[in-house]
Amino acid sequence: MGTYKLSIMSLQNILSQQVKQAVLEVYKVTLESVEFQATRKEFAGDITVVIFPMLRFIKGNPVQIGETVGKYLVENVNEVKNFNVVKGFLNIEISDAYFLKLFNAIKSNKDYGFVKPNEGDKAIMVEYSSPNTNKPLHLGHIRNNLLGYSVAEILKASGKKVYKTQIINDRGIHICKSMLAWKKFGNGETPESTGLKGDKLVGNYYVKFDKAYKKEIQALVAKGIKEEEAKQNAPILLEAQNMLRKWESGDEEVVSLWKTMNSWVYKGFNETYKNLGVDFDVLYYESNTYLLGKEFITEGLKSGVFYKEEDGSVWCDLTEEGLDKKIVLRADGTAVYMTQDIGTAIQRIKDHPDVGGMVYTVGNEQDYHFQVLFLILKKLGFDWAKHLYHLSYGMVDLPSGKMKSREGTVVDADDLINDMANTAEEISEELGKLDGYSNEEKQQLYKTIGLGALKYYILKVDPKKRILFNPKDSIDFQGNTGPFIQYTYARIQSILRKANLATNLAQTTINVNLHDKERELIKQIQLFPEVIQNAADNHSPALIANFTYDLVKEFNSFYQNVSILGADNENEKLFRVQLSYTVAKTIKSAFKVLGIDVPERM
RNA sequence: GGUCGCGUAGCUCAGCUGGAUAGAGCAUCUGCCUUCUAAGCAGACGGUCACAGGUUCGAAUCCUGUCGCGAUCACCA
Repeated sequence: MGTYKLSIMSLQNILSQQVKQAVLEVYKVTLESVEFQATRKEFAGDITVVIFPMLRFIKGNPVQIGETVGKYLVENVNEVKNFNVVKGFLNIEISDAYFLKLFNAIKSNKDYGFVKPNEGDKAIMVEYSSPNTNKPLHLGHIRNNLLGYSVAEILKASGKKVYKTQIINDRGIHICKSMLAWKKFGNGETPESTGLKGDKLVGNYYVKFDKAYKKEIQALVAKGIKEEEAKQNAPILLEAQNMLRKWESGDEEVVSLWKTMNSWVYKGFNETYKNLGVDFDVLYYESNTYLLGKEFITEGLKSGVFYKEEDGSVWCDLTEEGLDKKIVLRADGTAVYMTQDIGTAIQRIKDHPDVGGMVYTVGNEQDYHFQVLFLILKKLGFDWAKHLYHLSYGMVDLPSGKMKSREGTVVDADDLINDMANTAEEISEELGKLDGYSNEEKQQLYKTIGLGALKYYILKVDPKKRILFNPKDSIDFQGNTGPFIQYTYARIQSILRKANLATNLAQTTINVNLHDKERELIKQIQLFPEVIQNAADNHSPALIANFTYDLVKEFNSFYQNVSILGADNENEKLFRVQLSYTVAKTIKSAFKVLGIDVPERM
């Protein structure tokens, strides 16, 4: 059972050897490996040896084998206090002394769970966000940003050097649509003149374009033109396409407007990123990269990775790999999406020679694209191509279906962040525990809690699963939620303030008879380093969230059932305070890689 | 139609590199604030793990097929 085997690493090594030794001595059989798992709660014990796999090598009754091995362990291993056998499961009880030793080591390790990168190790570049610049960020982007940011932080914590990046889709027909609508209907509006965030302003014109476009289509259809044709020939669309051509040829007026409107958008985006608490180390702009890749197409043609059709278009035949043929250059010699992505990938490695792999945080609608991209880069012979990973995540859908910017059916990122903070404020006011906090401190706290709820809500689910978001059912603040975990952290801080820990944190605690809840807590905390590595390997913040929730649940049970400051003696009290401190430290570290802050009070 | 992903309690999700009686939260119901923060704790209720086969000592987990949902299969990005 359980995601993580209870692997008190050194202990598991010892037990593994001793179990093998026992089997060798008694049954004259050499085992290759021993299977461990965490002991289920309803049985006594801390770690369990599964006997069944041994039956392949030892003829006998699993219960008897368990008894024999158990006895041997109690006699030969200091750390083993007791054992019991249920069916084919040998449950082993570990001595308190061992857990205390373990605890003291964890307690004094400031960066517990985090690994420092080795000099000379290859770095990983993590791409996320990568928005179009014609509209504001919405809930879909939030999932992307939170996932990308968190995976980057998890990789860092696991010992990798990481660059966070994005490719900003700042050119193309979409931004021309906003530009054209602004020119036609904008009357010179600016973010300053309207008081609107720049990305919102530009987004409004994208919607206005779409409305005008649809009206024109209707008018054409009314004149008897087929809808297909009307869609292609609506004057405003032709005008936008013309604008794109002008942009590509460097038309001064168009380029200038493009720069202006994009700069509005960037200002707005940066505000949203700041509110979300995400950041980037390197930025790439599509306007700088969309022509890259062509020269590699030429090289690929020479080496036979690509071939040319009669009309001059260039293709990659991936049928042998079970995929289709993919175009990499149009007949007129212009670049497609794939061309650009090939070029950008290569450029990134050129710019950052220490990078040995990349993670692309992009929705699962592009699964096929990335499968093809990675395959082509491999065929082109880049050795880093085998370390490319598409962090594919499910769409965030509404009960009404897909979010569509043009139709205004999106959950706006800024609005949602504000709503969450407002909800946090309402709840906090009601509970009234913030006496002595200044208004500013309160506002900061509401933001922390609101964002905590939002981020945890998104990150706790497996990335590849799609999320159905119902704006009417607001995100919870109770149960398996961010605020629940933050609350536990704040509770511990309250205890630490009262306990005056600073003076005796360093003191080593020994000679404590562990309460069951205390032992369970140490067992859970000791999983953290392994969870970080596992989350990094699987690119899954959800694993961190689940671990943290389990830890917090365990702590709350301890807190409610065992008096910490009212312990029977000073030694016990000191241990419980130190244990609480260590739990808080672990919560904070876990939430740090999720990008969630923890409050001192709430 | 081909390919990929998903399908676990009324709802939202864990568990999926095979192991004990499938776990949480929300909702519903019962207790617990004169004692460290009740955004909490203790408990009750709730399941043919989509369905059908197979692999084996053992399958929610692996394999095959069926059904349902989603995505994708552009000289769009």
